[in-house]
Amino acid sequence: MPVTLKDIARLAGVSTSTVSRSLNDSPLIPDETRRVIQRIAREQGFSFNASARGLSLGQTGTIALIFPDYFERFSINLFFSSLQSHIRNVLERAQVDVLVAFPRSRTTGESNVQKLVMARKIDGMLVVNNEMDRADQDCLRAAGIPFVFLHKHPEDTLAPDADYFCTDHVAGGRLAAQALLSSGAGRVLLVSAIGEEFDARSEGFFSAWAEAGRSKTDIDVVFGDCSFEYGSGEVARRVVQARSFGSPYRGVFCQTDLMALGTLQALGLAGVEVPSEVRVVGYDDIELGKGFMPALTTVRQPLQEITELACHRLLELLGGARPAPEHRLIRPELMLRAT
Amino acid sequence: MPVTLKDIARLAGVSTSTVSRSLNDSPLIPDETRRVIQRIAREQGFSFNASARGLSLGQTGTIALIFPDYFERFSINLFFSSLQSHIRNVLERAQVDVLVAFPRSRTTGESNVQKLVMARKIDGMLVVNNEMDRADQDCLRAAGIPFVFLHKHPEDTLAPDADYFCTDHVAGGRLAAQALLSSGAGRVLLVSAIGEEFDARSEGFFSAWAEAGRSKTDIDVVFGDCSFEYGSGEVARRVVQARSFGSPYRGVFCQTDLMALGTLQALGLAGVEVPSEVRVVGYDDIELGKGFMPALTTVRQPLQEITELACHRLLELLGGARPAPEHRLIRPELMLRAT
DNA sequence: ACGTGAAATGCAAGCGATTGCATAAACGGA
DNA sequence: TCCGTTTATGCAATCGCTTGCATTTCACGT
Repeated sequence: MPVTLKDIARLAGVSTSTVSRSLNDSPLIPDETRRVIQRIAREQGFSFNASARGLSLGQTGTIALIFPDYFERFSINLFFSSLQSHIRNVLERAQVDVLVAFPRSRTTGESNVQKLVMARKIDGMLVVNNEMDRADQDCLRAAGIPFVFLHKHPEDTLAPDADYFCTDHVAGGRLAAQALLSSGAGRVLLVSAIGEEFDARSEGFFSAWAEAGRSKTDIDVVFGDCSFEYGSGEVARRVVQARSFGSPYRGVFCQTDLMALGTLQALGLAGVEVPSEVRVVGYDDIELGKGFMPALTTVRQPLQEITELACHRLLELLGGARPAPEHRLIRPELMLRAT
Repeated sequence: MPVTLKDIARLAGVSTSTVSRSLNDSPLIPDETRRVIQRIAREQGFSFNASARGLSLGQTGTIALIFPDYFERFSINLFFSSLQSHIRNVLERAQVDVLVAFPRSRTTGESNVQKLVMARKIDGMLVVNNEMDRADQDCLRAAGIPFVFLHKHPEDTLAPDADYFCTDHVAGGRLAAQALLSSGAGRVLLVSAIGEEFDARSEGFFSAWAEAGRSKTDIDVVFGDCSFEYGSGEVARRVVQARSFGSPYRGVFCQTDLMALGTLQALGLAGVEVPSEVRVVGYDDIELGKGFMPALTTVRQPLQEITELACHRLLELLGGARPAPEHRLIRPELMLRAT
């Protein structure tokens, strides 16, 4: 039988109001009483019943973490699990529990967002690398449930009044360009992918390139699928072919580490020297890149910073603050390693 | 303002009891009434308030997913995120939400398990690759909250009366041995790691080896840290050295794919031919292994099966069933690829 | 000694559902 | 026509906690 407020009240010979106030550190209760009651509660192993408290208070102490539908796609995977760890680390300190959910049901297609909101199962929402349709957003707003986008480029059309915390991908693209520019003249291959964040990286790359006085015609662009295989297959093939046709690439910027690592491996086996013949720069800074041979030069996404900012903002909002919405782009860092 | 039972009742001109019964498909309500009320509820966008329902029913429609503390260690990472996806897929169908938590607070060291249980925030618990101390288990049992271990070898001493669903690592070790045995005579290197599951794999390997009439003296054992680097460093070095000293290994069984891939890469660069000179077998079947060059032969952990079994068992328990506890070992599968 | 304000505590009404029990309506049989 | 069932519905208590307001107690100033 779980211990309730009433039990503690009986044991302490006071009313449940007093117990409630004591355990909630209300200033109405004198210290002495509070101490006694807290001791009794501790001895009895009392915990608040979350449902009861939720019902009474209108909040649950839980937030939802919405991951993209393609969460389990490997390339994104290795990325999001560390994101999740960071998030839980921050929120745990604030005593907030984390519910994970897909944006919509895999089977019925119903919106999980709306379901959670309508059931008042959560107080807030952290949306990772995902958009949210109008209906979902309206639902959240109508219910007054705060939400923060994280690791998602703000698209002004969709939710200009929401908070966004994202890597500054334009800056990231510039960093990659700088890494390649330093290796001197020559053509480079830019391996992008589908998505606004990739466009932003390309944009940064192009502009830094132009600012260095280099011609855009030196840049070839292809669009990959973010996989290791695309790197070891298509990308490496192009590099090798270009070399044998006498117009070698001096650098490759793969917009995900996985593609970069694939490229690296295939080039290694094909006998193409990295970085002396061609430099390779990745993006993300996944763990694996450090241990790879040669160690991958890459643009580190400031995951920890992003999650901390997003979580703190969400906590602020949960606390009732209504600050002006923020579209914060956090500068990534160039991890200059062997390639 | 959220819509409540009372609102629907007023609109329909009936009592809240009738509405509650209608929406819960009670047989007490005639079909016609039920339909009308359900329609109204739908029109009004009604949802049950989870807290109220939880308080009244004594259950929350949420389970906790407990991941190990070392969750974010990369080697485990790529593994657990797909686990999580599978779990959510299964539970979503049963309308059960998933709360993720570390077994204990990173900062205070308090048991999150106990906290969740005492607060009655969850109805059940799925424990991934983790032990649970006596106190936690006692707490769960006292509260009558069912829990299932998954992807964890049952240790009879700890919770013989709990359910376990785990890869049959002994069988996995045997599969690896078979893959290596087929390449004929010669010494092999067994790269293990710390943990009972690794011991089980070794055990299986040894016994299959012996059954094939081969001598145990052909097997060298080392203990790695499951990382790519350990493979590309220590393991590859040993293989190359052994070769140059005239007693080459004919096979390597790395008990995690990451170590195997590291090994593969370093051997590739060192010019050791795989599989003609030496075979390499991994364990886990991570996505990356398929795309690697050459594609890694490995033992696939039946993650999907494991999670489905565990989830279904938990759902059963949540439903009130009290079947005999099960220690189920699921047979892994040999993924015979290039190495 | 008494009125007054502050401090401590309790009462009881919610919060939004569920559900045992009571009641009302409808129906069928004699 | 009347009674006993069956069927449909409602009343009100309950789940555990919070909190506005009322009440009690006490110290203090006059």
